[in-house]
Amino acid sequence: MAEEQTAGAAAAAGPTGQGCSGQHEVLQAVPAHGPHVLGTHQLPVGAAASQQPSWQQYSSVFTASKAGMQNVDKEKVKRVVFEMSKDSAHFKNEQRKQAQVDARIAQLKAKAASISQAELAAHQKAADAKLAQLEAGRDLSRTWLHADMDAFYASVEELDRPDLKSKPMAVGGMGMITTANYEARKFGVRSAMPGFIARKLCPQLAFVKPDFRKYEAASVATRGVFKVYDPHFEAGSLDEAYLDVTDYCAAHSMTGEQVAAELRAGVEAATRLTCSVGIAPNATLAKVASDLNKPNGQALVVSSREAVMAFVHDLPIRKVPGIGKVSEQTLNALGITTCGQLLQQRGLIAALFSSISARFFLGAGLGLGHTQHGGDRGDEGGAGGGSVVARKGISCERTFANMSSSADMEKMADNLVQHLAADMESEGIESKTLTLKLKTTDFAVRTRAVTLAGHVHTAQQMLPPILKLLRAELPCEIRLMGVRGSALRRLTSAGDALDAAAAGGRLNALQRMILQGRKQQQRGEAVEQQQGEQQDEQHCSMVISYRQLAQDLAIMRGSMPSMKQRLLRCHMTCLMMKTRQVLSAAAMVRLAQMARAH
Amino acid sequence: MAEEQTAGAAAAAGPTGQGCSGQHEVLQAVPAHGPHVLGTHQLPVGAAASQQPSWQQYSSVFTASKAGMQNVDKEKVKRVVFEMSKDSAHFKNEQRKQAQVDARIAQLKAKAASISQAELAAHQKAADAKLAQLEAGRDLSRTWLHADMDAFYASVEELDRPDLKSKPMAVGGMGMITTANYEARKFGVRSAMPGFIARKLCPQLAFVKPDFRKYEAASVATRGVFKVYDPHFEAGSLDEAYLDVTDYCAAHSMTGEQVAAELRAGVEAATRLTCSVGIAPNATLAKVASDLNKPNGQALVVSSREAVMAFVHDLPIRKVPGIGKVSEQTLNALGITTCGQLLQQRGLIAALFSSISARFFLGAGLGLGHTQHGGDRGDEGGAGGGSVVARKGISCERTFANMSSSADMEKMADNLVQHLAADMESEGIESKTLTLKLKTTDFAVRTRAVTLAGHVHTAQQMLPPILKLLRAELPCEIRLMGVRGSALRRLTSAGDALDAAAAGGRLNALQRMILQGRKQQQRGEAVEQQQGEQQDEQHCSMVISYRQLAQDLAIMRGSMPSMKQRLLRCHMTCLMMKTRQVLSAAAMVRLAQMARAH
DNA sequence: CTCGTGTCG
DNA sequence: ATACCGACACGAG
DNA sequence: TTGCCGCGT
DNA sequence: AGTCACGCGGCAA
Ligand SMILES: Nc1ncnc2c1ncn2[C@H]1C[C@H](O)[C@@H](COP(=O)(O)OP(=O)(O)OP(=O)(O)O)O1
Ligand SMILES: Nc1ncnc2c1ncn2[C@H]1C[C@H](O)[C@@H](COP(=O)(O)OP(=O)(O)OP(=O)(O)O)O1
Ligand SMILES: [Mg+2]
Ligand SMILES: [Mg+2]
Ligand SMILES: [Mg+2]
Ligand SMILES: [Mg+2]
Repeated sequence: MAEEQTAGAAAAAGPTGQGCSGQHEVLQAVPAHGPHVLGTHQLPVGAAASQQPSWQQYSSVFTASKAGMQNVDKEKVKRVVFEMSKDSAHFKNEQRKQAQVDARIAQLKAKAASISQAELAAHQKAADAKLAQLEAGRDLSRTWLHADMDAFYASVEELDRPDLKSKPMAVGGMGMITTANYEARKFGVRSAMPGFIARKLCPQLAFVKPDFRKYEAASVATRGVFKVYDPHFEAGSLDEAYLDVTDYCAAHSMTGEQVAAELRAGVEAATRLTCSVGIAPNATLAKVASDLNKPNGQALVVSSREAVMAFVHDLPIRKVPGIGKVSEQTLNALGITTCGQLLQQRGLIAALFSSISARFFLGAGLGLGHTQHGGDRGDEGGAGGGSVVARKGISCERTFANMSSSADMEKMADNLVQHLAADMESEGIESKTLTLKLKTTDFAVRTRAVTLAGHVHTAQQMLPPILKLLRAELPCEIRLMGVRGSALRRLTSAGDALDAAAAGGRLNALQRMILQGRKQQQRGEAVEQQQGEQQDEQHCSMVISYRQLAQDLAIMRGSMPSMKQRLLRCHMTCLMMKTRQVLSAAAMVRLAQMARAH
Repeated sequence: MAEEQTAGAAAAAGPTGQGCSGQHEVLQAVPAHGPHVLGTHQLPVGAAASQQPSWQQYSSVFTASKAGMQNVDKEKVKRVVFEMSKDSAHFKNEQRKQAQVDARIAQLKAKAASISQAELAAHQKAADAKLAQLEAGRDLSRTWLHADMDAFYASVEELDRPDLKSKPMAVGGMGMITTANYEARKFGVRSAMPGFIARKLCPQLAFVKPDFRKYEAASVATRGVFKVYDPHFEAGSLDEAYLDVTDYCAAHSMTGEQVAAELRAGVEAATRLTCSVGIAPNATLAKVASDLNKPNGQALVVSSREAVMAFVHDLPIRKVPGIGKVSEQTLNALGITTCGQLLQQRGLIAALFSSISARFFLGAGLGLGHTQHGGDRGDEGGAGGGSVVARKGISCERTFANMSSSADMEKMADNLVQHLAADMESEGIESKTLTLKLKTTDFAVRTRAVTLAGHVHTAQQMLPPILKLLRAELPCEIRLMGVRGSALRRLTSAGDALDAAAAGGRLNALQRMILQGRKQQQRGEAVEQQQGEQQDEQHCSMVISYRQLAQDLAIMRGSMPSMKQRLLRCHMTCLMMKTRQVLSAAAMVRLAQMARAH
């Protein structure tokens, strides 16, 4: 279908024939990543560094290039965000965090500057050895797809509000928006941006309140399609999934691109929603590729070593899943902006970072990623397809109007604990360590934990220790409280038949979903009633989206990060979470309806 | 003579009537301090920070404004220094050190950013209390002078080479110059600058090899004059002294300015050299003031609280003795460039620095300084006038051609130890801990110390432990080696009568000088002979200038400095050193000659 | 105490 | 090509 | 363990 | 006026 490109990646027009698909080619997408931060010159040392802050030096989360935002005036976005932010407590907190990052980076640079030539050469040698080892493990035999819905929540809303399709629209409220359609993105409006700032960027922006049941239903519908191409597909979140289509390709004598096109058509037929797909020899590259020709496009990374290396060479490191704002800054400070430079600077990387971190970065430089489904841990086949891994923790937290009264706070703790207890019962788990989380009005986060003598799961058991933790922090003024259970194990006390089954560990994924849905009906008020008017600002779909996904990669910390097991589990733990997508019974019914509708 | 200025400081033309005196007025001198580093904008965080280094971002030691360099094109100096430096091992080491400083500064800024309003207010309150306490101790009753010879070594050399007076000239060699005359300073040539860079800045620069005996003689001659105005004057180095002229003023019904003018005339008459003088209510301000109207000028800081505060308000912190390159950068990073801002930001300072450091900075902000001679420790009147404080350490070190042969290194250690032993015998001291110092060819400095069972002072005793330390470091390639004794005590074994007296602690300062001079004749070859051609690059006057001065102020370190006893001993320990100026018998004779000559 | 570092001239 | 020497203090380990 | 942080959606 | 909720991993203390 699409001819191969020199960079080893090719774009294909959407099967629906929409003009907006396939307009981006891989190498074009690359320079779209923040070249504006380059080419500036460094402040002469010794100069005053703390004049009045201005928007030029403000580092916004919102300026990294994302799909649909290549043509945005990033300077303007930065300026507007800065103007709206600069006097807020939130901004002050951002500055505090940035100062810490700066300190760590300076530390790292000091370490880098003190490396002798001989040491660097030695580390380079070690890096070369590691590279050879990684290279030996490269597997180009499989074909992966990563499918990701376009502006997912927003597109679902447009199904009910076709009038909004051509207008800038965001899903969320004035406090926070979850996503925005591509019209809105032209203005710089995007996920995780506060609504009031989005409105400043785009005064005509339409706001739609989120309705997670719809998204759940649509998500289930998509999976019905995914399942056709890979019965063991792994969902990364409500709106995305990884598929190993090697077998499907073989069985149907199709290329990955052809399968991708067919899959996209199938998804659109099933949901009237478009998605974008990346085709690559491993899951990580497929994920990167799926973003390149959004919306409603697809991109191929040709399955040869040369093509992969070419693809990765100029790829901005920020595109690599697991390299976020801080890691990007850190590597930039070392002169590294592309994955190719990760290889070039392999000596420096080996010298500065822990062995496992270096392994991850070098892997990114080589364009490696997971090529097999499932993890190294026990999995359990389920009705939705996929594997289940034991969860490590469960939590519930809420943001609310500033609160300082201890009575209010204890009541809030009670509500949260009750919510948590219900979730734990639904999950059939009990916890040995409880953590209280507080966010003070200046956005500083505190956590206080206690490990109990035994495992607990009822509100009655959990509230007293949580209150004890809370009282130790008083007095204080907070804007968020959370409770969390960890050190989990299966709940042994029985409830009904399903509960008993859960206790025995005999649940399959479908049974779990049903159980979840049932529990979900029974509660959902205690916590929310105290939130009052702010409810619309919190965009988790009650139970489901609280646990959308696990991360595939951990990262960075303290003096210097060590991303232990990061490469190892890359896009492996990420996929475990799909069976944690807790679907209500109602959602399943709606899924059936949608499937029938097409 | 000079009318008072609004800033509380006044300048007086030199008594010799030279046109170049008094041309600088206090408030003019202030902005001369590196405004070029201000007004630049900070690098956006997240931007690449390690492109190819360029001269713009190079931080030179040589760009801070010093006397006679107000009109220098600092950008050009920076560029030239950078071009001459950038490929050198020395430069690499400077970068390493700067990276460490950057790291510490970033750390500090992170700490600053995490201070809450309440905390800041609390610290401000504490700072106010400390300020009140400091203010209560302010003493404006005394009149201090600080006299500092103009381009001292260079001016002395011009006595013998009058043809050089109008030409740019430096004292030193291609490796390092000790000072330069004011003609040379117009080109940016200055103390501690490598000669080859100075020549680049000023190709016609004349180089004169240093002759420390001349400077010693001239120094002694100046002291003969100083003694008249304050028999207890305290010398800060060969070329400067502090005088409390309160009594002289009273006895002769003269103002400080009148005394200063008379002193300057006296010094010129005695030496045919000019000096500059600061007049102020304390020693520190006098020192700052003496620099303001160099050369051959004087400056007054009026003895009133208002005048002092006005003087200090816009004074660049770098002018404060004890605040060097690193402290300046550190404070600049907090937005502090002037002493006035030290007061403005008192809350921040109290929050970030140790109590004693904050005390020092606040003291600087108030324009405080020592108002009394002598220290809190035992002093012993001496013939030269002044007090003696027990020394803490004694050392000998040499730079030489890169060396990696262990045989050469052991021979060098032997020579150094012999030199040290001779010095220790001269001083009548023995040491319990020995330190070996190595500077590798990449300019990294290592010290290795050992504390012995008992005190030692002979070369035979000291060499084995030093060799042991040395061998533990092999193999390595070095450019400098040094040996040092500390944990000192009086030598109890007897030599001749003087030695016996020394052992008994009955030496006065004059006796010490004689003893030193005698010892000095006996050695001085072992170490030097191994230096060969590089001898002219080392600019300590053999024995004497090895110990020119003690520091008055300690400062800054690690996470954040605590200048313990800094304010307390400010310009107190600094003055102890005058009796450590070891004068040879020959030098004393020459002094008498010079004194007679005028 | 040991070591590295800042400061002064 | 070529980047000093000596003394002292501080603070982390 | 505890506490804090980075990361993804 | 006004800046989410969740799970997971790394690391230092
Ligand atoms: N920070 C967030 N908080 C809450 N929900 C989020 C957040 N980011 C994303 N979501 C939700 C809304 C999104 O529609 C959905 C899928 O995310 P994602 O695939 O990253 O973007 P998107 O599907 O909206 O746009 P696109 O994939 O076209 O760039 O997850
Ligand atoms: N870094 C150094 N290394 C060795 N000797 C030095 C160094 N700095 C200064 N000296 C010597 C040479 C100087 O003539 C003498 C006095 O120093 P100083 O008073 O600071 O400068 P200066 O007397 O040469 O010029 P001026 O005082 O006019 O600015 O000490
Ligand atoms: Mg999406
Ligand atoms: Mg997605
Ligand atoms: Mg001088
Ligand atoms: Mg001087």
